[in-house]
Formats: sequence, C-alpha cells, structure tokens
Amino acid sequence: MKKIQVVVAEDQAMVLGALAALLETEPDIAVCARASNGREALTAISKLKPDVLVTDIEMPEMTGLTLAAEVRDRYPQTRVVILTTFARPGYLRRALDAGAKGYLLKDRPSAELADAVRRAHRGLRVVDPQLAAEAWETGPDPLTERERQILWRAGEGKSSGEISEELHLSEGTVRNYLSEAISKLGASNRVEAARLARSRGWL
Amino acid sequence: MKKIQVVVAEDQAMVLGALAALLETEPDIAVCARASNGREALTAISKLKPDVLVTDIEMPEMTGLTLAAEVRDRYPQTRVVILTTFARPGYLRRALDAGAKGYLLKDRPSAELADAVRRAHRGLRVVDPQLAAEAWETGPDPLTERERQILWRAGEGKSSGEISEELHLSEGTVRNYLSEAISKLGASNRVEAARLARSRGWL
DNA sequence: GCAACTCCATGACAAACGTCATGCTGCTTT
DNA sequence: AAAGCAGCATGACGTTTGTCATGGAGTTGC
Repeated sequence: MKKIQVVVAEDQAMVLGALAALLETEPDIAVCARASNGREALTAISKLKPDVLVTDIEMPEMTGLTLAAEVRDRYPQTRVVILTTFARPGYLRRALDAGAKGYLLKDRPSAELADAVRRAHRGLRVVDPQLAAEAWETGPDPLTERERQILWRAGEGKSSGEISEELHLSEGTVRNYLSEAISKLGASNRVEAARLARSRGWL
Repeated sequence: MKKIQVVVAEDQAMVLGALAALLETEPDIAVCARASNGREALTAISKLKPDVLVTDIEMPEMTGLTLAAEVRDRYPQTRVVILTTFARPGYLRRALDAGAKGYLLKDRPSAELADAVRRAHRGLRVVDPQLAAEAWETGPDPLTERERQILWRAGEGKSSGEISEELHLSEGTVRNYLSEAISKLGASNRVEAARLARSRGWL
C-alpha cells in the first residue's frame, strides 16, 4: 500500500510542525515536505509532485491563494486543500476560483484534516456547508480595484492626503472612492468600512 | 519514569489537536487534557493537577492571561507556558505579571515546545530573548484607562459621537482623549493609534 | 497646608473627512 | 450611431475629527 504524499505549507513554524505531527499519526498519510511560505511550497511540489498540498492562506512571499492557482496551472495532479483561520466568504470564493479542492477552517476538529486530505486525494470537494451558504448570501465583492487599493490604505491609518500622493490622485478623488466604498458596504465611516471588507475577505 | 502531565488550551480545534499530537510524540510528555477555552482548562486543572499548562492567549470565555493568573493563585504547582501568535510586549509583560513561566511564539520551531515544557516543569523561565528586549525598549503601556476604552471603540469604527453617548461624555472630551492617545503613541490619527496600541498588546 | 502631579472633563478653532453633483472615458447593447 | 452602463476623476459644501488652552478632583511628597 502506498501512502498519500502530502506537502504542508504554513508560516507559523510551531503550527507547521504540529500539523505535520498530526498527519504523521495517520497510517495512510506521509508528510513529504514542509514549507513556511508559498515559494518554498512551490519548490517542494516541483521536486516531489505530491498527491495533496495542505496550505494556509496568509503567508509571506506568496499567499496560499496565489499558490493554489500556480499549482492548478503547473501541477494539476496535486490537489489543494486550503487550511485557514478565516471564515471569509471572499477567501472561499477565491480559493475555489483558484482550483482548490478543499477549504477547511482551523476551528474544525483535528480529525477532519486527515479526512479532507483523503477526500481531496480522491478528487472530491471538501467545503464547510455553513461557510458555503454564508458565502452565497454575502454575494460577490462589490468593490472596484481602486476602491480596494484606497480602502486598504485607509484601514492602515493613512490620511486621504497621503493616499492621494501615493496613488497620484486628487485628495477629493480619494475621499470620493472612500465614500463609495462606505456606501457599498453599508458602513458609516472609513474605519468601519475597512473592518467589514477585511472580515469578508475582500481586502 | 513518570511522564510530565500537560494540559493544552487553544481555541482553534485543529491547532489544539495538532499541538497535542506534537507533544504526544515526546516519550517523556503526556497530554492529559485538552481545552478549547480558559474555563475548560481551569476545570481540567482542578481535577488533574497537571505539571504544566500550555495555553494560547486569545480565547473566548477566559483569556490565557486571566487563566494564568487564576492558576498561579489556585494551583501553584502547575507551571504555565503561554503559546501565542503575538509578539506583543504588553502581552509578555502581563503574562509574566500573571506568573507565567514561559512565553513562546507560534513562529518558533516546533521542537522548542517540548523543551519549553520540560524547562517550565523544572521551574525555569522560558522567554524569547529578542521579545524580552523589545518589551524592555517599548516600555510600559502609556495609556490611561479612559484612553484605552475610547481608543478601542474608535478602532472598531465608532464615531466620537457614538463613543461619547456610550460613555456619557461630551463629544469634545472623547476627541480630546483620542488626541492624547494619538500623541502618546506618536500616531497621526485614531486609526493608526489603534493599530499601534493593538500591535503592542495595549488594547 | 500647599505645591506638584496625574487623570478627567470641556469648548473653541483649524484640519481632515464624507457626500453630492458633475463630467470623462471605454465598453456593451440595441 | 446612439443609448446605456461601469469605472475613474474632480471640486464644492457641510460634518467629523484633531489640537490647544483651560479648569476641577484626587494623590503624593514635603
């Protein structure tokens, strides 16, 4: 019997090690490489051609979502399972667009990880039904590229003036985009708008 | 030979399971209970009187910092190791004030966890030297209680008007506290101030 | 007792913010 | 070709935010 070969990518070393230990307790699964960012994972995958990649989303160098898209394009035999803290509709949508087979939350019981790996390996989808429903209700990202750029910077604490310089716009224009974003999100100011957009995975 | 008895507390079930699996690979360590929040951990400790508690900070019901203080007061034979994502000076300071023996970051290699448990069990301190230095440089929390209350709400996206109603203050007063906080933190507006304070563990 | 100090509280004023009306692309749809 | 639409861009106008000067209440040190 051949074990399912898995690469795990996760930027918190302690969690990476722990997840690997968890998967190693399964008799039919082998962790053949560990990566602490997207680039490392891609290198490992190119060499080892594993059956499954388990990856976090928020990582330095290359996010798990970008990584998933790369893997789909270059190594389609490797199935991707996203493993993340964030129940953000926007993340789920982008993950599925990027060809991920699974989207698993870190709040789920640890027993589900091995199951998800097995199911993904067989080509099946693994998506939390509640999250999928929420993603459906929330609808797609209503922000335009400009609005996203500007709202992100506003959420960092930058003033309209600073943002306008950075993007070579007039200050009024920046305020206008923010106003649009605030209105689209049903917020009452830039801070709330940024928080909302972040919580839905749109920033 | 008797194994070191450990309770692990962590709100993300997947990570909890993974950390337990990681510790179980050590021949001299046994995970005798798992808890997904501070209250559960306290119950487990009261029954099992373990040697070491490994706990996250940000958890529902009761944070790891509060938990550490309770454990110090009621079960002093149990040593506490804080295990967290956040390299926040304010958290470290509060953890040590709460009698924690160790403060370990989730970006550290997973091999360090077992070491930290062993050292804590022997009554030794385990604190990342770099983080300790940073905590020293950053100095203590400069915010007053009022400033913290108000800055926290401002960071949530609330307007000065809303905050003033909530706390029964005049709007000008709220703006003034924010101005003070902004100045103390060297920020240039409320958003940046809130971000800074959060990143240092003062909110 | 009374400085000196810290925290709490306020209003006046200038600066930044949010909204609105408006116009300019480019790209479908008819 | 014309109409419709989405995104981009701007300035004017009223509102919110940030700063500053000022004062009261409680504590500490002498």
